[in-house]
Amino acid sequence: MNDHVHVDPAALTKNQALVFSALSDANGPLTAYAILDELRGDGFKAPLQVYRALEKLIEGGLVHRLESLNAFVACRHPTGCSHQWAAFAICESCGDVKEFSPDKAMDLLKDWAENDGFKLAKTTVELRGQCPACLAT
Amino acid sequence: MNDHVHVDPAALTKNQALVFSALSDANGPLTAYAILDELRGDGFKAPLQVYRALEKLIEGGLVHRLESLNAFVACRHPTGCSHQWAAFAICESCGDVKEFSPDKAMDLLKDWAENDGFKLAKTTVELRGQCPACLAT
DNA sequence: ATGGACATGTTATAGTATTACATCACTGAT
DNA sequence: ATCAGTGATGTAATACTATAACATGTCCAT
Ligand SMILES: [Zn+2]
Ligand SMILES: [Zn+2]
Ligand SMILES: [Zn+2]
Ligand SMILES: [Zn+2]
Repeated sequence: MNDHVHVDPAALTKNQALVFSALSDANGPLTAYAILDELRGDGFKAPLQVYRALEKLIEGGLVHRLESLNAFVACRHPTGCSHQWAAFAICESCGDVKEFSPDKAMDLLKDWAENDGFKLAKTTVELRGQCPACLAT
Repeated sequence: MNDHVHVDPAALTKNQALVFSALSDANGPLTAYAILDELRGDGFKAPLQVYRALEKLIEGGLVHRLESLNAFVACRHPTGCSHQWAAFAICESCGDVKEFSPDKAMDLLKDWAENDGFKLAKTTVELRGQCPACLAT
């Protein structure tokens, strides 16, 4: 079920480590070009350097892509979580993103797929709305 | 709960009707630029004509945006479905897209949001994998 | 040392979406 | 009839996101 293996961060290549570090330092999602700008001081010059690193980081379960933002975020989960079943709540006011694992809802989606004969590889679940902090203001 | 109101297709403007017709005639999702190419014979010349029409059609609940494809699809549901809670199964082999309404799973996501104090406006739920037809080959 | 696998560098290009500004059509009030 | 307000449209330019193509480098196993 969990066929994404968490990669030992120590095993990352130089570019992968730089991109992961940029995402980890950010307090929210970054676009690929924002990452590029962060890393120009480290010698990055072309978007492909970022996209190639992101591809590996996503494969390794260290980073998620947020489809509805065209942006990327470092996984905050402990090693071993099931990345292809993660979900995100995205605040449309402040941009804050919270990752969570709606296991029950995912099980129901898996059930739907099974009943339909659809071989499920991964899901994209992104909630849009307003976070508690923004609602409180 | 259902704050998206289905628009009377007869009330569409000329451009909106053309875009909706292009999407309805297609047997799957189309990108904005694919729609533009479809409609050049009808006088369309710029992407903005497509994007503006899509915006209204999505507001009216006649069209869905598929975030993980950067593409758009006509809603096949009967009038009155809850568009902000629709889900899609996308075949990565043939590109087929099936819309469905996983009400139970959505209820669980709504519950999660409520417990977290997150004011949920809409969800993006997109399943990726292989459809029954492609699995059969 | 040689070949293979993989990471990287660099340039160019493709694909997606929005900004800015001008114009037009309709409606309602004067 | 004129005018103002609203919303739709036309057009050009630009911004943003992602990949193709090809050259080079690095490391390890043979
Ligand atoms: Zn995660
Ligand atoms: Zn917020
Ligand atoms: Zn629908
Ligand atoms: Zn298929």
